[in-house]
Amino acid sequence: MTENTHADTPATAADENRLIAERREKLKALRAQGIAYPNDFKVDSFAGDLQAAYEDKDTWSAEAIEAAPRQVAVAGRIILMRGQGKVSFVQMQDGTGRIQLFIHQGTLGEDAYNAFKRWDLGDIVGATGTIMRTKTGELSIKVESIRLLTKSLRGLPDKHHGMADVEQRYRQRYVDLIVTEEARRTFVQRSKIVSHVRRWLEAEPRRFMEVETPMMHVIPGGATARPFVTHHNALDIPLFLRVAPELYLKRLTVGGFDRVYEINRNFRNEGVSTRHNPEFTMLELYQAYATYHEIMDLTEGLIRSAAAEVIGNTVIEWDGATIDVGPAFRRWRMEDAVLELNPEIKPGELRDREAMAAHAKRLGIQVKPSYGWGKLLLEIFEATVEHTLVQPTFITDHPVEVSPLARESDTDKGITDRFELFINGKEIANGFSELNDSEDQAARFQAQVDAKDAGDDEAMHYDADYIRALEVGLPPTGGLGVGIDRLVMLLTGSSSIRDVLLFPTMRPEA
RNA sequence: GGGUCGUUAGCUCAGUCGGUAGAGCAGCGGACUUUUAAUCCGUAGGUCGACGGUUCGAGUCCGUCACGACCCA
Repeated sequence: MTENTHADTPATAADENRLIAERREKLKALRAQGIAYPNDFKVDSFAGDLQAAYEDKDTWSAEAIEAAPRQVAVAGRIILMRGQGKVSFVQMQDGTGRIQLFIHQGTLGEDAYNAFKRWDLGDIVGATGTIMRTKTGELSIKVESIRLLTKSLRGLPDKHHGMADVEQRYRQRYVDLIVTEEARRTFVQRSKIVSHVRRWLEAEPRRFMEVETPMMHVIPGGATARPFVTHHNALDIPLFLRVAPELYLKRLTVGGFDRVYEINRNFRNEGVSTRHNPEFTMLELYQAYATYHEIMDLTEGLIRSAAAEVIGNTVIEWDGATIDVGPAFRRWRMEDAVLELNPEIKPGELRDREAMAAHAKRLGIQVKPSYGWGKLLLEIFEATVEHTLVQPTFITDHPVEVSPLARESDTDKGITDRFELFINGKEIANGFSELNDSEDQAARFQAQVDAKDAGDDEAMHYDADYIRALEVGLPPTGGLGVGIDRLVMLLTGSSSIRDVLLFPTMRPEA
């Protein structure tokens, strides 16, 4: 057998080990034969398609398959090998699924079979042969030729325990996707959900148009959140990664694109948790001549159709709760919800700043002098109501104080035409009738600037160009924001946002 | 930011009362012509996250730090 010559094996990584060194020796031998990284293998079939085509074992018995011979060329990664002397079984995985390769020395020839025997788990191979069914009924490819297309230098994780360390699963997602079927399925689902959302929004009668607006803002706006800052060298100005696309999308509605949406990343300079990632994906849409009631209808329809068409069921298990997005979502005014779950608060106290401050203190909420009754109402809502909202619930009619971009109610001053959707205690969506009164918006911006001056570093900036756009005229418009990551969490039953982000933000490796 | 838990072979994990580091898988050598986590025989593989302390002696006890998970703010 081959002699080990470790002395001239280059170490390329700190975690280089003996197993890698052994594989490097095999790669060296392949290089010497001039067949290390071939690039001319042509694939004509895929594992998942073949499994589906021959799924019916009665129609496609071993004899029936033999009577209708089919020649295929497949390629993928070796994830399991069972050698048995002069015959071997290989589980090969491609982008669509897995299929067994039946490798017989007599069919392949002795030299080719011996070469194959030196390959490792994780190697990527290309094989040609005919479809067959083995004695035990497993669909297989009787291999006539097989080539090593890419040598894998690193072993795969334990074949039955997989990758248990979640940190490694996030850091080395490329390995996680090879060995964790559930992870692969979640990201396939995510792709289908996003694709469905686009098709559904663009279909009749909705006819939304997808647009792309700046990710780098001169003035960060559209949400109360701390931004990331960067610097543009040529212009010598600071630029802010966007916290929301809202103000640009509404500029487009001013411009006459009166049904627009954008699905893209937002960036907020905040902590990392099972519900938060510094960059996250948001759907925002704006529909002229719609009110927040119609936007609630649209939100419901969007989520219901995504569940039905992508998951195939409107009933979803999520973190121990059984959630049904099939029936109409409850719509509950924020003040009513707070009153119902806080019997100590009397209706007359809701808009009394001092009474609400006393209730907030009783609940252990830190009350800042700048808080008005609106902010206190929101704080009490978050402390006492939010976590109880398991089935889909629209909380509506938020205070003006905490809704700087939403239209004030015509009938109830101090309250906006706004809603937030909660499912299983998590905020999934936020929408409102847009504030299109430029003078009101100017006053709201000024209030935010005053709050910022008073030390609130999440408060908004004054965006004079946005006011100019409103002065040109924003039609009456309804808007919506949906956290796509959280929607995917719901629809895939994932309990951490990191399970639906391919590469979640992590501290750099030590 | 606070609390709890974790970090041991390439992977998954044991490690008792502080006394010379263990298993399965993967690897390597061998047997095996229909396996399904194949099986069987043999074999090699360790900076016990890092640093410091206690001790005759530390994977184990104490402290600090790093990274991660979960919960709370």
